[in-house]
Amino acid sequence: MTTPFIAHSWEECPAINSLKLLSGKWKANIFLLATFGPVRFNSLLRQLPSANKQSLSIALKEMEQAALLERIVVKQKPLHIEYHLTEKGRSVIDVLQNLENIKIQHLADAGRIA
Amino acid sequence: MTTPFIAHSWEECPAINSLKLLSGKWKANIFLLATFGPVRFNSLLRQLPSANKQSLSIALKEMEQAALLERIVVKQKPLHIEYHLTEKGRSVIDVLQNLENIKIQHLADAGRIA
DNA sequence: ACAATAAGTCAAAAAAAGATGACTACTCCT
DNA sequence: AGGAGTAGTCATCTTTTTTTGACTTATTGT
Repeated sequence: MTTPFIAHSWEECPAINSLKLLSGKWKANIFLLATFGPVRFNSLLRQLPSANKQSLSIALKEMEQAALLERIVVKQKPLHIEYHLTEKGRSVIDVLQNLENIKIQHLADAGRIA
Repeated sequence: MTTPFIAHSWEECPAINSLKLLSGKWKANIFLLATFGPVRFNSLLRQLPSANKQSLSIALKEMEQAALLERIVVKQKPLHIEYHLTEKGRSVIDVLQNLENIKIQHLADAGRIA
């Protein structure tokens, strides 16, 4: 028997909790940019023109607490802070990619039928 | 080269769109209950005591439009409507299960370190 | 000393999502 | 004809999320 997706006959399945890893308007974008290398606060702000400090700050903090990103203080010339993807973060991105693939796959299927 | 998770150097990655398949407070629960067989509107309301008609109605409609559920009118004695999981719906549930597994896996890792 | 950049915080306003309760339409049973 | 069950819709209110803009702290460059 496979791992149960949730405990049955009962409200509030574990998946709801897992989804918090991806919740909010900016996490997917932060993941995206982080796949190209460590990201920084002000740099994110510039790369996501319609995002705001507050929301990014909260998203980064949540992702750090969920161990998806690691916050690293780089003691160097200008002294800055980098957020690095963790292994767990990479796994979550894979999940995101799978979701994306399902969408694409089933678009193709629909096309074949029509 | 692997399928790019998003188009780079640019805001609003495709993943954000895919996440809409899972967005909202009740979809994960609907998925859950649907794995045990077709679900019905009033039955869901009873099984999810803190959910409300409006939200369930919207969630079901979105899931139907995304082809995750199929709405079937059962012409029989009491005449009712069933929502059946589609293949695509099952794939999305697998993704949810993967996310859940990542969480569990990394909880275990953290435990091993501590 | 002054201006600039990095990395934020905070309170308040606006927008989006969710909840409530009343109401509709159809069928079945008596 | 009246009552109950199924499957909803609709307008409104409340709660949660996001945005805005002003302010903070520390370091570097001139």
